[in-house]
Amino acid sequence: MTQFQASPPPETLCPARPSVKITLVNQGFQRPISVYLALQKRLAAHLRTLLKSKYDLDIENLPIEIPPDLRFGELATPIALQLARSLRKAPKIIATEIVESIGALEGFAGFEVAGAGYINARLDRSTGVKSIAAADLAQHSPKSPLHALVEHTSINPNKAAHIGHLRNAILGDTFVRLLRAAGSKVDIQNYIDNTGVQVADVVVGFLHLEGKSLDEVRQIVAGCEQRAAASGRPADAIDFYCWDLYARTSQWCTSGTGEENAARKQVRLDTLHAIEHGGNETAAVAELISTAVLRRHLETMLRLDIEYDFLPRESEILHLKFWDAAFEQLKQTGVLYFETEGKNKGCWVMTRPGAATEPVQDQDGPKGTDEDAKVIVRSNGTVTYVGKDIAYHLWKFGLLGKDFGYKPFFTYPNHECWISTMHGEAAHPHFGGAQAIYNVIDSRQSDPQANVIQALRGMGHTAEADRYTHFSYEMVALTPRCAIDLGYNVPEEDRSRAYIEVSGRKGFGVKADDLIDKLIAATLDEVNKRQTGRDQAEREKIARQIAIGALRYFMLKYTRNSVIAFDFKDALSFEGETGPYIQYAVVRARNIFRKGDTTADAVLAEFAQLAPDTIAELLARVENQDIWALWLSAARRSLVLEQSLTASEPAYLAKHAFQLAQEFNNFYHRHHILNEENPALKTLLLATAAVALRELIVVLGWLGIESPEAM
RNA sequence: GCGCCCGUAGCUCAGCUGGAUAGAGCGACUGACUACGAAUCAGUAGGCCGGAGGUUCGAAUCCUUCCGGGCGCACCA
Repeated sequence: MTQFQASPPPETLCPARPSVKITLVNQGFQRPISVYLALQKRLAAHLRTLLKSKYDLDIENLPIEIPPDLRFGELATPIALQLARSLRKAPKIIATEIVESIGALEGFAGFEVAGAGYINARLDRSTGVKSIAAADLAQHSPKSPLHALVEHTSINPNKAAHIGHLRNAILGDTFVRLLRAAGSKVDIQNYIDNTGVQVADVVVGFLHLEGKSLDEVRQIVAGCEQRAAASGRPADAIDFYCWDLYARTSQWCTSGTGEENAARKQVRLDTLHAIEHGGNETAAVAELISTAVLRRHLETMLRLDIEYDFLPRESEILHLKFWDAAFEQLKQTGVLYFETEGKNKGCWVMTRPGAATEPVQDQDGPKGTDEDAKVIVRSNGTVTYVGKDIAYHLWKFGLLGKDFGYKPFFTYPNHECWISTMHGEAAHPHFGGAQAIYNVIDSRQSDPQANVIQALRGMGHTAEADRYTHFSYEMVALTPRCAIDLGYNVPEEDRSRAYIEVSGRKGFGVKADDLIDKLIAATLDEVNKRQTGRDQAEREKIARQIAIGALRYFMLKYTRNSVIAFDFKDALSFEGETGPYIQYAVVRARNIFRKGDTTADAVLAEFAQLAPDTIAELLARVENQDIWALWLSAARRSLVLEQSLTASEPAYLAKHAFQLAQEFNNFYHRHHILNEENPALKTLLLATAAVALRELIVVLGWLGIESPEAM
């Protein structure tokens, strides 16, 4: 543009941000107080009345965005561009007309036309900064319109948890924290399929491959418990033992000569049926193993600060005959019908979601049969997985008319986790009957999930179907390099692929506890180098906080639809876009107050006494634009929370935390806060650090990441 | 064959109801520790946003189509 641009314009000092849109959609979440949201709403309302009186226009969704750069102001609208056609005027002329008659608006310093016809709004910086400093954004009213139920983790209780399960649990646990931050009451469930083929496989392993009796299995479990307790090594525990046994059994079941293979498959099937039926030695082994492994899963997740309220089990869904109650309802509402023709003859079936939009009212005959229908009850009278899932989800919404028995299972520091049982304790909390449910299940299960939703809708439960969210995410895979490093035999044709799917069946994957141990060891190394003045217990605590922060952030920074190609190099990194980077920003901010012998609260109290004119003058200076930008970022917390919730995307908040940390680190380098000689400026700098610190701690907390005192 | 997801810098990913000059991290190359700790910061290089059409004042974003990759589509659980 200009050829004589000797020095960069002052505007380039402010960090450029992508243009961000503000949505007004509220999907049943409580809207938190936010400086940004309040100003946006005020501006939108003001412009709407202006457009009505000036042009007689009713604009429902008036677009207001956060411009990509501070030199365009703090809020902007492209409304003039949109109106150009209907008003048959150039956008710039419309924008000018609007700005000329816009008048004064509380909180705003002025408006101007820019670019092709944008209307940019500038905030009154001193009042903006004061309200951000004062806003205790965590203080929403605690009552919530929606009682939510989040189901996550749901690992088959037959082997150790792996990194894929970690993504599930961390996503689910973080989403719970976000819902609670927005004021919702949330129950956390972890569904336990203790009667499926996976458990059956391990039971086959114990009984047939290893030839153990129930008593011997009991001894193995007890031995594992003792060894693991003594050594503190997860590798000694029962879930690791089962990991290998499961892989061996899977191999056994799918190998052998034709005759042998058939016999082995039959053994597996018989075992499965014995477990489902219950009341026999095989079922007792299954119960023993699945319960011991489940306990290990809860311990593993507790290392990541992940807890549960209730563990509904498949065995109770079977034995309490949830399906019978659901079957009646499904027949009465016509969702299920008995097929008399075609390949599904003799089955109870339902139409699939994608299929014919209207039930085809064909003439009876071969053409009227829906060959693509989903079988719910087999011709032999047994129910399929989807059928049981429909029953379970009717219970979740309180529509089944039956309930579990409940007994305590696992004690957390602050509460009890309950498990389903046939005949439970008389006094117990009530689960189920939620208004909104979120199922954290990987995207491979979207078809069965859609079937359940379809069934609910067909039964007339449309409100429930609308509040049923399949919180889907892509899998965690291994890079070929990582797989080779772990010692797996990777076929030549797979080595050029971007990633290879993990498989519990093949025993191919990275175990959760192993990864956590590696992370803690690596962080402890770093802490030992830096924290020479602290005792061992303190160092270990810090190392654990950093390791968990690294792991949780690693799993949260990817959006749900992206496949994570796992590599130890990335997961063990503590630099750049990582949890420790954000935690380090917190530690630096804390150190300022420690060295300055003051506190964030004291600083903010002092800041409140500063004259508005003084603040306005300081924030207008060219060299202080980054400070104002940091305040604006800090003010975006509840805005981002809302976007995160409506999109069911925790990654938005993870990115926000990182950006905030990045801006703070930049600010930290540019301004020598404690040495600042101008007292007013020093107060402003300290207040900036205080607000950044407050925001970082809160957002990290929402992500389930602790803020260490030192690192 | 049908359905869903993905394709943006050397690599890994953001870019959220279409909007101003497409952004990070890693890796590479230059610099900055006598300041509140360098797990940090500043800078340089690196992009026909898979291809082609279309809608629009305006497209990485919406539509169509093709190409490439992944995952699902059982009376299994």
